[in-house]
Amino acid sequence: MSPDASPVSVNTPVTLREVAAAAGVSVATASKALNGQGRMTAETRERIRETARHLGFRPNSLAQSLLRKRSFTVGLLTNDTYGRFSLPLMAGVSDALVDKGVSVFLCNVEDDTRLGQLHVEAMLDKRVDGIIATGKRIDRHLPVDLSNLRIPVIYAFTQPDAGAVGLVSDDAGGARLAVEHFLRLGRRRIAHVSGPASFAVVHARAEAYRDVLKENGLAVSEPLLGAWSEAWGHEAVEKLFGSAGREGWPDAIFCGNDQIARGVIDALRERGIRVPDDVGVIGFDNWEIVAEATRPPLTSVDMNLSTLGREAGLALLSLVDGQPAAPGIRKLPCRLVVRQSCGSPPE
Amino acid sequence: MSPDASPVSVNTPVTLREVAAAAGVSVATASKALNGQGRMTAETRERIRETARHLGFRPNSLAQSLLRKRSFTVGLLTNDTYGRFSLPLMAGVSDALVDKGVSVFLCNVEDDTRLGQLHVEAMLDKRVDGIIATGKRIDRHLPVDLSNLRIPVIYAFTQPDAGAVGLVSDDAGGARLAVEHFLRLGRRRIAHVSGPASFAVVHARAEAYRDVLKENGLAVSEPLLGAWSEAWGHEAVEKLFGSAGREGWPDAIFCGNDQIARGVIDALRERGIRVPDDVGVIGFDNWEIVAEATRPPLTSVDMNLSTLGREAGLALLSLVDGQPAAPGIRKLPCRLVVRQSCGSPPE
DNA sequence: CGGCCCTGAGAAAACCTTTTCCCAATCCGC
DNA sequence: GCGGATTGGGAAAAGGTTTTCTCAGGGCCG
Repeated sequence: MSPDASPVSVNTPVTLREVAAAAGVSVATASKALNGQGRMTAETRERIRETARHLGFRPNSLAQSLLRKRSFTVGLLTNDTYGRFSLPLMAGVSDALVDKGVSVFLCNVEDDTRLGQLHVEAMLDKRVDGIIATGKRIDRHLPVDLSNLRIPVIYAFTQPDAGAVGLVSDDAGGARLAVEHFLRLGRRRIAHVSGPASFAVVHARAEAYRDVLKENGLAVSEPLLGAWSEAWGHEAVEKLFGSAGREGWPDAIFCGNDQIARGVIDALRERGIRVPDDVGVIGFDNWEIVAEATRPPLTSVDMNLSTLGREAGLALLSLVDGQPAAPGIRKLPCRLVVRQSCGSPPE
Repeated sequence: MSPDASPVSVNTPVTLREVAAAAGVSVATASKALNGQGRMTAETRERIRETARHLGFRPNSLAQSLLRKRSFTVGLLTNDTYGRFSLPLMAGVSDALVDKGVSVFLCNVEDDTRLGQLHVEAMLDKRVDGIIATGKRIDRHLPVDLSNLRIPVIYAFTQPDAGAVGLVSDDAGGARLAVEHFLRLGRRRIAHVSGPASFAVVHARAEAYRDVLKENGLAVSEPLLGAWSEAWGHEAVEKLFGSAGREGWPDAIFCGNDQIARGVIDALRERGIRVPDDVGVIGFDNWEIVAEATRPPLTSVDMNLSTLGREAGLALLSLVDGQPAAPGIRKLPCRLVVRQSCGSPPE
């Protein structure tokens, strides 16, 4: 009577037992038919498969996981509430894992040890195959101890525990990209405005900045360290362009993040200094929503977080599969996204 | 020999069988002891519990789920890649569920039907107890059909399917908060600059804006619709303050989001118009990173997404528990976060 | 024609926990 | 001291799948 004999969504999931019954075989045979295991006539196999398809059979992952001791599930732990860094990373992780049938539990632990403990225990109880730890800065630990977990852990964009596998962006390399881009464009008086000295990346980037300038025989002006904010960008422009005579002004500013760069660009405009004609500006993070709203749109260093996430996902998977991985920190290259805040190279 | 007899992290999880053996009882008794079921001497119960604690026993969720037909797992489906709306919502969901032992699979399906299908099937295979669908705008469906799923679905901040349960922010109410705030401060010539006409929220907010003004016998100027960008904010200021004589200028601007507001504030400053002295500005979304960076910091309508998420989580849970829920869309109130872009009320 | 091997398929254990019955022993009142 | 109720605890099934072992039958070689 039913108008269609196609797979209908019944009220309760169809089990292997039902498939087997419908196909007139045992569950063992049915299982083997669907998994390509065991020996049987091609005809039997196909008949079972057809039955399964028709019934809309989907194996119960819970039962499979229980038996195989693999849940095809991983946990992503973060303390990056706004997801500025975690979400691109998560996208990469998810992308790497989705077609292997692995799903991701996302847990934000804020900076709360108790919450972290709670989430980690929930994950362990759910028998996740592994955990990826990530955060909002690479020189701080998550507020939770993952060091004796009996499941693999990968640290991505957060400080790894000793002896663990960590993936981070190559901040020095990213800074290098920025400064060398300025050089190629003929800029020579390059300033660096960055975040608080308490961040390791601030020093990594500043050092690369110095290195590149020295390698090219150029004067190094001391990086200006402040906050990760627009306001600090304004202040820094004040410092850079306030006192010195025009000839002492920089013709390029490499900023520690996009918000600083935004502040810098706005402050320059307010002073009547043209970007990119008088001064080129490069940001860091390539936070599109900011970089595309600056006037002009901001050239910025992208940390390739999504790639980082994908690599982390793949690394975790190979760890889960029992392949040993060399502990230590692996740095992944950044890339420069060129927009309009640096001008064109001289003809 | 071992220096400590405290629970050590062994290589393989300890099972109930092991606890039972160690305590000299059957698994049945052990199970009942730990769950507070069955009858036994208080002493036996405590001994088993102590054994379990000492061994670091944690029940295998997979086995429990298989039996109880509840996985204590839900899926959060979104197409909001940057998580601007999804993440606060996720935080609320997670917060509502974590201490009930429920974990959340986060899946970003972009706008890709194939990807959506893939993720939904993965979730169903993993036997999630329910799904929360969310997105980046409330008048569009996710690119995936969740209407015949045999598990409960809650739509939060996305367009629900017919007959489903949906939770959204009360945009009209939020707009009302903003305009009434202006009125309380003595502002009378209130303009509205919003996003594209293709968004339902644009109309909802605009209508509330008109209503409040009419209710107060004030002139309604037609809302200016454009884009959700800073650039449009600039343009709108041009339109509002470009031609008319000074006496025709608004003394307040209610903006459709914080980025527009940011553009408006910047454009006003560039024209030498003071905020909040000459013109008050209110944004929408309360995107802190933007609202706090404007000069002055932006008063903005917060959609309480985290509350929305918590409500969605609780609603899903009660659905999972079999409590029927009234289908239809429930609107949750917004709140106004007052910063410095509107000034103080007249004494 | 007999023994051996191969083929196709099923029975059953295993994964880990919960829960329903069931049983033996103890206790109570009479 | 005896019948019945209660108490403390165990055996076993269930949940859905995978995998190993086993087995019956048929073909082939000698």
